[in-house]
Amino acid sequence: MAKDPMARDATKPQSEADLYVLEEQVGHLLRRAHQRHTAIFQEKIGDKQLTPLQFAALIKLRDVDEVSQNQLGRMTAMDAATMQGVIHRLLARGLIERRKDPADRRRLQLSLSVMGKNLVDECAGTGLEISAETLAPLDPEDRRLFMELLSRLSF
Amino acid sequence: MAKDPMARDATKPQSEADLYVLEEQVGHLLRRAHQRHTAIFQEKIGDKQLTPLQFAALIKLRDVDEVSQNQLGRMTAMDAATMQGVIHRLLARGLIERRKDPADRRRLQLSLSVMGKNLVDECAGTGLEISAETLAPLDPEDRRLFMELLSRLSF
DNA sequence: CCGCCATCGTTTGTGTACAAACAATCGAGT
DNA sequence: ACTCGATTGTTTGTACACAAACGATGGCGG
Repeated sequence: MAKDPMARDATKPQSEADLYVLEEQVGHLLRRAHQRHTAIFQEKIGDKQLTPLQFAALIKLRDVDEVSQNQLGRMTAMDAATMQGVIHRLLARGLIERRKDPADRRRLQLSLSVMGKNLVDECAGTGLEISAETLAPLDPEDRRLFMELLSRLSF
Repeated sequence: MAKDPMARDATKPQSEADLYVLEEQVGHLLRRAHQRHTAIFQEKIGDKQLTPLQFAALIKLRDVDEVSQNQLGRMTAMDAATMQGVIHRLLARGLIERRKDPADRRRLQLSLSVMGKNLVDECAGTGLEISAETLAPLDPEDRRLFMELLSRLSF
């Protein structure tokens, strides 16, 4: 049905356009791998409300104890607008606390609540399992290698 | 500031919770790599309106010529609800056409318009450049290897 | 001291992503 | 012929993702 009936099936493709195969593009594969990971996350994480980004924010807050919204956003690779939603949902569930920084009146300092701390302690182990299952199709040596290469594409 | 001041800095971590480092988790790296890819896409694609998913849909439509929405969704890894939005935006721009399938009255058959065909031909080359730039941090041998491993995590 | 610029948080608008429920239609099996 | 289950497209609701614009504050150089 192509304009030139010979084009699509020719041994030599007529133009570079025919070389673009969706399934062979990094972007498409990255998207699908990410989809698969979030599916695994949703399935295995105990807390049904908890999303990957919310969990990332909680983990980072555990590590650093106290930061502003924008700082936390940079640490977890979320922009300020996305942060807004994540923060509000975590606040609504009482997993984090927010208070004004007396030293800089623009800032809102974030920290884990006791409930938040407990949730992180409960879920961190599961988090490791989720990562393991995501990498399960690869044997141990390939997992290490894949993580190495993926890191270089993530800056 | 942890409950036990010795805990975080101890040579042996007290619990598996401390082993969860965000930057070392596949999910986080996949998300960041995907973010980086879409940034490259937006920067290099000529058509500012065109998104990665819309482009994927157009490419697949070029390959198969005519399919229903759900079929196209499966080919491009989008669920029916997501498809809805993508289809409507492409229809609004006149890049695709939609008509009822007389053989199955549930179905809406999709196909590229002339404008859509032209756009695909123009952009396919750029698409390859985008994929190349996404993989640019790796040397050619590692690129091949990475794609191999990534494919196995994408099903 | 003061203007300028960067940063902080916020809102709006567009575009994925998916669960869940829905009516219409098809198809297979009885 | 008829029921039942699966499939098709649709809507609603929630949650990322980011651009763009905004007011408020802070810091710095002149």
